[in-house]
Amino acid sequence: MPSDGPGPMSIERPRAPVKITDVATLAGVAPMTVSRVINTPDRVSPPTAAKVKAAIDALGYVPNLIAGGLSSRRSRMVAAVVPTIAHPMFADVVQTFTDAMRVAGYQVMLSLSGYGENDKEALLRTLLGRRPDALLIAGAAHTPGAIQMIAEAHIPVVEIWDVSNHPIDMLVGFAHEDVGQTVARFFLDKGHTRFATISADDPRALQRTQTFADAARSAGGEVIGQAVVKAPSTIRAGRHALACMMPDLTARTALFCSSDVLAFGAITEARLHGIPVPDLLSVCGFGNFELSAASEPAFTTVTVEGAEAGQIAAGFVLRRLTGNGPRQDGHWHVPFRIVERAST
Amino acid sequence: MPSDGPGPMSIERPRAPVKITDVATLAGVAPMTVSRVINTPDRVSPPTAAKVKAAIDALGYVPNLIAGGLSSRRSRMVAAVVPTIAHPMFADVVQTFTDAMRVAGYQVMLSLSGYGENDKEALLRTLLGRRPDALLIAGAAHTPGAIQMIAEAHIPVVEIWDVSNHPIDMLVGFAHEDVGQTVARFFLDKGHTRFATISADDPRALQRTQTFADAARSAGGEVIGQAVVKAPSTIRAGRHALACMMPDLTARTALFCSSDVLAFGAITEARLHGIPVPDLLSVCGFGNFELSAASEPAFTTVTVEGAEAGQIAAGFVLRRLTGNGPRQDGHWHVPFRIVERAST
DNA sequence: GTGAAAGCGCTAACAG
DNA sequence: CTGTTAGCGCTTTCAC
Repeated sequence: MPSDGPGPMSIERPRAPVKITDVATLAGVAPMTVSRVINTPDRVSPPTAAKVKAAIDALGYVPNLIAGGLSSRRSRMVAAVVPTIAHPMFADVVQTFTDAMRVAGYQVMLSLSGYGENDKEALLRTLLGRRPDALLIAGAAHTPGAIQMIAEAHIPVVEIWDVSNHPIDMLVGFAHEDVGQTVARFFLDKGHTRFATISADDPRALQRTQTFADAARSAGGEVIGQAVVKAPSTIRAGRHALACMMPDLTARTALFCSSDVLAFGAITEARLHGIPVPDLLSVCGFGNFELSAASEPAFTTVTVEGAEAGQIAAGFVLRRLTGNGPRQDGHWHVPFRIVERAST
Repeated sequence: MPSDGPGPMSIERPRAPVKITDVATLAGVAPMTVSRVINTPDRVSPPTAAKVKAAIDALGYVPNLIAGGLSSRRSRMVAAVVPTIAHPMFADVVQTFTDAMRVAGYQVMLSLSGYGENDKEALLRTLLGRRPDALLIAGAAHTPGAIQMIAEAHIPVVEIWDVSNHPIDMLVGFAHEDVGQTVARFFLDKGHTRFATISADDPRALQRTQTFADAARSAGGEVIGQAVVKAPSTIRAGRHALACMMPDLTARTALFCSSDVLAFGAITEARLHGIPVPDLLSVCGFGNFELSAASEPAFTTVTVEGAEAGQIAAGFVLRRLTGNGPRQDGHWHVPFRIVERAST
């Protein structure tokens, strides 16, 4: 029976969290042995381990990872920063990344930065203050201050979502320009000559739609309208943007939206006004949200393998963390492709 | 000029993270003074503070919150566990809660538990191992082991989403039964006599739809079908469920879906098959997702004030954390109401 | 207003 | 395989 509570007047049950020494005392071993049972069970004899495990259960011991982290200088935690998890690609990346890291014994600390870059530096400071073993961060446009802070943390960093020319460290993303060009090519091959875009005002979305418009123009196409709405994208914004474009919808037009949410709004509005899709208006979205596949009509979109990206990112991080493999480049272009449906 | 790097061969720039003693040395003060400048600036004379701040900036010092937490026994971090953030109510709660806590100097560590209760205990263990100062957790159905672990952490706990009869500590939620009854009442008042439900198979969703059906029956109504689909809800599942119900849709029917996503699917399928909404089929969803307001036709739904819930939860936690106010009950019923639109 | 000493709970490193 | 010693980087406590 454990003599619980070293406190001066330990009459009640121990309210202080039980610590490793309590477990050690109860099990009749040294604290270090308890630590080994938890972290490196192979290095403890089965009988000893059994005793210790019994003590752990009896006391309901929850190891203080804070103390362990301070001592070992490894927090067994990685920080992840994404603007939103509402976007399926981010959701997939984060989910897959989290799962893969968990299997390897790491916990992911998720932070949503939103689309404003205002206090991202402050966020990073608190995050890095907890000494994560690695950092997963979306977007490649960081302030100089942020970049310096990250660099000085001396931890593996994976930037996702964007392909940057000056990655801080490792990179898992795709070139948003390529998306625009690919979609333009797709429409051009179908004989389209009139084009339009609806885009959120975040840099990546703009890049996708801008490159689309440029590619369409250089192929001799006409761009009849480019609506820009405030991020985050909403159905409503898509509807409104299409409503504004309506007067120009006098001939067969190919519309590229920076998000499936906008595309759905556009299609909804078109249907309401009797604009035939895809005959008069062909629509391609981006993201392959469930909406694109399950709404009626289902619409064409660009799908990005978020799950694969998360897997790759976790692999990069773990390789660095466990020191296996050479410190290779750690760059990966996430595949994307057009999923053709009834709207084109 | 700082003599950086206490290492044996400090020829390169200091790769080791700068620590409080480095700052103290550069500023010509004791480490304790640096600590005060960071945590309790009022207790330091302005000139000293200025010197220290300069040193902090010069070295790019990022305080080690791990060490600070170990020492002070306060991590300045609270853990939040929700099944998903895909649901707008959870998203709102988390967002508002996070913002409110941030203002008070706390960081929120977000974990997604998913809908499976399989490894929630393991998740809790790692979470609590980091010694959060408080815990926000969705759902009130916890395993005994989980409840014990949480209780032994001796930290403020807020359960959200559910109203439980045996709250661990504080509670911000609503009775899902009430929702079902309210929606039933709403339909009954409109003269409906035939009812149906489509529900995800998570306990709360089932509770909402089940109570709806019960209330409808006890008022003399007929329940012609109750579809249950696997969580998480999808548009597709809603469509499929409605398709299966179609043979029974021979007379005016009121359908309650456990999620707007399902409701949207049902309405989409109905439209496809020429079933007039709301004339033959009246539909009410749950959640007030943007989809419900911006799709065409917009549909009636139940809205829950997630943002308010997050605010209240943060208030509860902070009151406990800062010791202000009495250790009062800390229970709050989140308001919900029906938003009537074109589908009913 | 500032500093010195002690220690938070754990693990690295070394002994045995 | 197990134990001992020292210390992670910070804050508490107490002294000045």
